[in-house]
Amino acid sequence: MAGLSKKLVLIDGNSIAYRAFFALPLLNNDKGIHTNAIYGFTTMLMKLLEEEQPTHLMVAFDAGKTTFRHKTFEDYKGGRQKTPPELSEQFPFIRDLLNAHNIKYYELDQYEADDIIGTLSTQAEKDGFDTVIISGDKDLTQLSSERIRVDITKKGITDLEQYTPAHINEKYGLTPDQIIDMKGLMGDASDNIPGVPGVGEKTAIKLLKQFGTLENVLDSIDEVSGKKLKEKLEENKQLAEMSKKLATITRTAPVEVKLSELEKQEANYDQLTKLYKELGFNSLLDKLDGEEEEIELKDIKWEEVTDFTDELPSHAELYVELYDVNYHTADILGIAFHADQKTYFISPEHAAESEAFKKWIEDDSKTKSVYDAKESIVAFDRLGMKLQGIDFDLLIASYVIDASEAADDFSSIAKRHGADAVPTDESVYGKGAKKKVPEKNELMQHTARKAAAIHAIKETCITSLEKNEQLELFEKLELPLATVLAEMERKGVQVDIDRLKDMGVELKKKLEEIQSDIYRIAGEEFNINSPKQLGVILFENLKLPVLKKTKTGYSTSADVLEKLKPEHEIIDHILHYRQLGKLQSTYIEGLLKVIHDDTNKIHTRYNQVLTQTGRLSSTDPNLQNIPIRLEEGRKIRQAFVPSEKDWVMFAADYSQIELRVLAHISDDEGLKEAFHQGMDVHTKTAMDVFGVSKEDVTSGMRRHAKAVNFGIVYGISDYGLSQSLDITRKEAAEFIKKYLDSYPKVKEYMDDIIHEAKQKGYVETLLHRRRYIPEITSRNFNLRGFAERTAMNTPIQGTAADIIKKAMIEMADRLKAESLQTRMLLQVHDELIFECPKDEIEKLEKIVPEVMESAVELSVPLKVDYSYGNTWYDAK
DNA sequence: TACCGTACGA
DNA sequence: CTCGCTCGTACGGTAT
Repeated sequence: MAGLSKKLVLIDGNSIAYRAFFALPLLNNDKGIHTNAIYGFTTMLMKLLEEEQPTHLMVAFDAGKTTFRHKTFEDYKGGRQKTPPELSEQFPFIRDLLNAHNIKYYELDQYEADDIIGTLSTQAEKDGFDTVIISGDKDLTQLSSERIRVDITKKGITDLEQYTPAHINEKYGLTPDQIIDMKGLMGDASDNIPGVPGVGEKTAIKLLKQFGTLENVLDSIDEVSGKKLKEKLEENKQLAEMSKKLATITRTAPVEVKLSELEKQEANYDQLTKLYKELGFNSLLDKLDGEEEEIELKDIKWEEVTDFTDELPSHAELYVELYDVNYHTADILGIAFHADQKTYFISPEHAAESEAFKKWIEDDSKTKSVYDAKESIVAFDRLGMKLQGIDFDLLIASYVIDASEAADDFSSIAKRHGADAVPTDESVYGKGAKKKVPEKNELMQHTARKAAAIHAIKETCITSLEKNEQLELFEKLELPLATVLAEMERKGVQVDIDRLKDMGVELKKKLEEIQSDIYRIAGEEFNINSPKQLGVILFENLKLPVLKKTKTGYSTSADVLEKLKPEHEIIDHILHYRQLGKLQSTYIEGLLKVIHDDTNKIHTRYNQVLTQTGRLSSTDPNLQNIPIRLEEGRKIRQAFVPSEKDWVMFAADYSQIELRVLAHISDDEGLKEAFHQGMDVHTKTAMDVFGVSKEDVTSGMRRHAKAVNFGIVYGISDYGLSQSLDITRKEAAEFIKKYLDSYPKVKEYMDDIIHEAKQKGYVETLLHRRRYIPEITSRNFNLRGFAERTAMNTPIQGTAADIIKKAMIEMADRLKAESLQTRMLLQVHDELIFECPKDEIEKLEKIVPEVMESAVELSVPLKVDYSYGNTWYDAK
């Protein structure tokens, strides 16, 4: 646009990354990637965007090792330290960062970033731009002119010194052009440019003030004062000329980028958010949220209805707005639905009073598209309506399409699929102590927007699902499962409060005893729950050997303490204290907190859209990690009881489902044989790996075999196995090799799946659940290793998850079809827990294994074990 | 309020 | 020679 000033910023990418790397401490994120250069680069970028407000922007990188300068001087940049691996691993992320910002970057074979910058800034000057160059390398100051400013990092990365021709004159008494002559005379140690020996900055400047250019100096050596200096100049004429040539930045590099292509674009906030999360840049994430809120949102049209005289639509997008994430207890604020290009709002009170509305909600021929079917079903159930006819769920669709995109709120999901007009809940309600319901118009507006957004996005999602062959997974598995889960959650599981409280009292007594024992042995009182204080007692006062350290100090984890047991009598007491403390705080006090007073029931929430493998997770409380391994903890299960008199708890679990899935996927004869013959798979593995007969398998051999089996499922590494069996890495590696030799097709599977992940970028489960694994091509050892294990594990764990989900849907149908009173209550990854009247036990013993075992057909049989009893504890 | 270390489950 | 086996949730302590 003519008349408006254009401002170009050019960044010397390598130089800034180096500066950031050395200026900041070596930060780590949770995946073990170093992030200090990325972080520094980002903060520099943010500051720059804010302060300079560029209209055009580009980052230049150095290409490869050799440049045209090496033809002039082989040793150019010789003697330089190799780039530390901790830095080079960060470069790909810096490029990701620039991509997310929609900032162009460029590198050119045989040229350095300097030359790209020199060429572009010269062009820009002709085209009427103002240009700012950012670098850590003072060489660049030679480019300075009336319209080109060169900013050089001073200390740190955001403290810049601005080099204009005036500043250069003030500082050196030279013009920008003379900077090259200066380098020619004095050289540059960091680039290994020789210069004239014995000539430093002072002498160079003096000479240039007198003669103007290097050439003039060399032509007029006679006039130079000082005998020694004359000699040096005379002897090193050629060296000086070559040095000048090396230091000269070319302004005519064959750069193919046009300035018009460098126009500053809006950042891709979704990508940025994802990247910042991955890197653990939480402070920057907060800033991002701030920026996003500034986007103006168009008001949408909606009207409030209080009663229904007109007929309700045959299809609508429906949304229920709640005040809290826990939909079992949250206030229901309002309901919106979108139909025939209009959006309506209805208050929960009016909804509950309207017979017509209730009829419509419950009519399964009137289809509804929702966001979070499970939440909606529960909310309507609380209003006394049975929501039916759900044909689409935005949250679940989004999860099925890509589970890695964090499903935190409606706004971000809508935006990801192209509907950017929904503000975040946080911006409408506020957060923390300031959270409150907004005035009614704003509330109605917000609720209506969501219903309208579902409508806007639905088709795109369906198209994606179809394209990925996931429509069946979505419609036939996840969507019906939401209803099943809603029923399970809503029913809840009964808890024997008195039993729990009694256990609490007993635990408290024991804890006090152990505590005083520990204080007595330690000779002082301290907080046993504080790893820091405990560390001081164990490793400083008692001088126990330090076997492992954490980021913050000594490790006092169970596996460390286990090894310290023989060293001191206090260890046993601490382990016991930890064990009981965990029971008390998490399982006694924690569970008591979430029991609903009126019913004595617990209503967990299953998160259906969280795990990357397709499993469910459970919160508030987590009922998928109730103790079982140790008897003392297992007793907690005695508090989980049937909710009706004379009923029992009935539990059924898949036996070795993951190994069976592995046997199926890999099609390994040896492994399949174990299951076809109904053998104990770990014993069979021990026989195959150690080459012994069944009778000769010792318990030690079986234990090792079992650990290898688990390891294989998890995506094994010799280190991991060595840890779990407490053997050396070498021994572990030998086990793994023996295992893979015994089951060659398992090895083939492991190799193939990694290859496939590299090819396609994702892996799949039996029912087409996908997990994208971009890190599989990473040059970073850590990331790639992690990705490879993910590729191996996800199809196994995910297929097992698919299977039990399918079984749950069929189980719910079957119970209904047979008009049984039995209720499915809980799912714990490979087991289902029911409560049932005693006279239905016999039927369940037949139906449950039948349904679960036939959920899918694999090349090995599925096997289900079951039992029942008066409490969950007794159903073992 | 957010993170860390620890510990529970499959 | 890196540095480490899958997926989760919840607690108390501690730093901010």
